[in-house]
Amino acid sequence: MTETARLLVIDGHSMAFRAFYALPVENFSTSTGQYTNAVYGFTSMLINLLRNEEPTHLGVAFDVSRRTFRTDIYEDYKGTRAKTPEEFSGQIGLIKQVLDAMGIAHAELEGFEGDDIVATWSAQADAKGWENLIVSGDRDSFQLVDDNTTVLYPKKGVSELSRMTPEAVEAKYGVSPTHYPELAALVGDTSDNLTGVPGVGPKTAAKWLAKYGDLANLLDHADEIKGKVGDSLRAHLDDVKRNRELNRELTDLKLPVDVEGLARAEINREAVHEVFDVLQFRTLRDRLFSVFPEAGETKGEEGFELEVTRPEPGRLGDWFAAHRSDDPIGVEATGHWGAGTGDIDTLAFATTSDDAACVDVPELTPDDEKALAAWLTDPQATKAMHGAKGPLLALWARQLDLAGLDSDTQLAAYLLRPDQRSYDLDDLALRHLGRELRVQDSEQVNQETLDFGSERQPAETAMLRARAIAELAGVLDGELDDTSQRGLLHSLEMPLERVLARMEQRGVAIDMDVLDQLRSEYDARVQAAEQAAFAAIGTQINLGSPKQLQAVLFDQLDMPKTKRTKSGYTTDADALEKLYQKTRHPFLEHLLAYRDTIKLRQIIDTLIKSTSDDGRIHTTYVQTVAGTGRLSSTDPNLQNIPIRTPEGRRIRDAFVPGEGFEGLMSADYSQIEMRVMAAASGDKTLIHAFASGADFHSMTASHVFDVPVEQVTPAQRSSVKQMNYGLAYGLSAYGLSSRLNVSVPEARALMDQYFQTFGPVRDYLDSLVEKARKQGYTETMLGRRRYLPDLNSSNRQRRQMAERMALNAPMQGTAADIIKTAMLQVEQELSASGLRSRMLLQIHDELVLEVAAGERDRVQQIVGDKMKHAIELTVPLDVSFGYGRSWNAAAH
DNA sequence: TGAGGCACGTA
DNA sequence: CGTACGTGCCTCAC
Repeated sequence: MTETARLLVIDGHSMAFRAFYALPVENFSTSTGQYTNAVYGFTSMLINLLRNEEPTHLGVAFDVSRRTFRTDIYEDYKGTRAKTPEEFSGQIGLIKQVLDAMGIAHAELEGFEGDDIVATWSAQADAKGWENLIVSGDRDSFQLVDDNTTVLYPKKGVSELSRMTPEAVEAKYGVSPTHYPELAALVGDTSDNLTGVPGVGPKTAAKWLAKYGDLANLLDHADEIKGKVGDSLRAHLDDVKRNRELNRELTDLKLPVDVEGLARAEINREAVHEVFDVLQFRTLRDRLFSVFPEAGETKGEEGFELEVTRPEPGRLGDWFAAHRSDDPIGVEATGHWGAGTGDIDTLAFATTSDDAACVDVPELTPDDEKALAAWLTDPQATKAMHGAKGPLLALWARQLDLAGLDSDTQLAAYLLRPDQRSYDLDDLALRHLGRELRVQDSEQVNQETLDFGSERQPAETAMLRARAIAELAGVLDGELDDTSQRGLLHSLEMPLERVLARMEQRGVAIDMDVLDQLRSEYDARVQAAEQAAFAAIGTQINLGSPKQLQAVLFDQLDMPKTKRTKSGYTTDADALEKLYQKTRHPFLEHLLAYRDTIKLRQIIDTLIKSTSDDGRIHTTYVQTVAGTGRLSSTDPNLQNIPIRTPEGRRIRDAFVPGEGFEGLMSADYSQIEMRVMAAASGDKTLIHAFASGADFHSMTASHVFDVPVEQVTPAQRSSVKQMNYGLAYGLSAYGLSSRLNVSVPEARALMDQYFQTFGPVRDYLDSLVEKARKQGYTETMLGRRRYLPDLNSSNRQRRQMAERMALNAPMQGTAADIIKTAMLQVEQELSASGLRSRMLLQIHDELVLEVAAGERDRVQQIVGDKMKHAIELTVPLDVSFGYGRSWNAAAH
């Protein structure tokens, strides 16, 4: 090595603490309740240091416990330190995880403090003549400063650091770094509970040291010092000596890793993703990878060696013929898709034995197009894709179809880890194949055969991806086998993918006149409500700004404070309603009206914008986002169209049957999750309540309150209804009380009474959490898993969150399994029966179908049959139907 | 420009 | 201090 080594050492605890106090803890927490401000600040600082200082060697030192050799000497050492804040605990562990992922060494040693480790490493570096940077928020580290050693000391927060060189120390304290600890011994340190010489500050101490040269000489001549401070010094000689003993940092510890071992290692990209996923750091991830671009792509891992063919015009069929095998061929499409359609630019194919080919679909000769169509629809020619729904829509738009799809690696990866943020192919290749998505050796790519002109880069990438897909398909299938989820992929999710593509392609017809009418109506109402609100407070503010609202409500109008949010006080509808009850201020009334109408207008605007030229809205269903197994709908989301209020429901008037169809049919499961719960718990009373077919909430209320069904009061029914719904969410007594507007003890009493009646339900719910804790995952009836590592978290908030998820996931997930199964059968049966009616939408427990004239009864028969018997439970599944000229009219 | 916070719609 | 989602707007930092 010709360049000088450059060591960077960080005092982990002191910097983590600085970060903790520099960033408001309430602004940094994950959705599971783990605080991350210290981790965030620390990591952010680390990234800056790596970028700015470019160390060749890097280590972080931590404390182990409060007890050290210093407390043995002086038991009150650091005795005045307050207890570590609860929000801080756990963050050190997370910081270590970040360090591990980044390949940064860290060390700790029982009986010693982090600064001793720092000092030891620093001394080792000094001995080798290395350049040395120390990052510490502890001024004791100044004693280590010399010409080769600089301390970076936090100036403000953790982002601005002062460079403490010998000159800087001298300028600031009037002593050289070697004498700094002597000065500190004289002055004392309240944070370490070290009493100094009363009346002596840094100025006096520096003056003395300048005069006597060093501390030893000063103490020898203590009797020469005149005045009160002299008396004071003489009275505290022992304290000073003790201080000096304690603030001397040890430089000769036996450490598990010496400075040579601190050489920078590679960043483990996959591990960084994992840790940052848990921490929900997005910006930091990007910042990190922008500092280490190579960490995002190459280094270390193996890539792929491709044998690339660019089939001659007219010879595409030959390539397919030459590559028939039992293993599926990986297929990667480029192009664009969405809103139920799309187009394909290129298709890349690859085998697990590294043969790859790529074609520009729009440029194909008629012969090749034929060969492609034949291969794509050949069920014997098996394929694997990664997220096939979009490409499938694009193929359909070209009158091409697809058969023999053997695996979808995106769906497979989702089933294996449904809580992942994304299923990027590069990450999967790394995680499951241990390979980077790159060409292993550039000379393997034959330039002559790879003549794609400007298209070369994307084509190469596409083939690499196809290659990875081909191999991943087998690996993921194996993992699904191991977890008994193979059937879920092949018999549920993959067939469903095709059904969803059909539903997206069909779209749902929109009556634009209805939307236009509603828009102008709501526009006027929004204006009116806005003006009325302004008049009530005498100023014009932005009603959509919570910040401005808070200023008006709590400062200007001095209303009672509402529940806290991260940055102030909530102005949500509930809180405003309560404020209105208290103050009767007209502003609130108008504000609420404004909120209601602007929300509706906004939804209407979105729907208008999303309507395609064919007069229909083609949503996109996402099959891989919900941790529980549910679908989601985007662009636009058709799973949250208003229904609760009469005003909102009017939007559903705009969803109509299209040309050639007579009406919309809505079919929805009633209380499906509670039926799942009843069946799974085996609670006889509950099962009977469902089997009887009577009003479920009244029935359960009659059992809970031990009165005949006819005598159940509306209040009793309503509170038990809340209870029924809350059960599957892990409702607490506190939550129930606030929903029922009763005291917590009353709510608790109701819960007790409920569980007394439905004991097996409680046992079942408890068993769900218990089983999940033991196994590490929950399971639906079809074996769909959800992993919940937080069930064993030491953080109470996180753990309880995970417990509620464990409670809910099996029920919500089983309900999702059931309706997905039903959708497959409905689609299959409608088409087998030769009916024109078709399924358009899924809203978690509801299906919406477009029904052709004369088919209503048969459709209802089929849909009812398939939905009710998608899965056999000990409780009947009940489906209710509605039919009409609009989605609203089809309400039931 | 983009991410996070807030508010709010659905099951 | 009940689960699961997606969207639009505002705000603030870059």
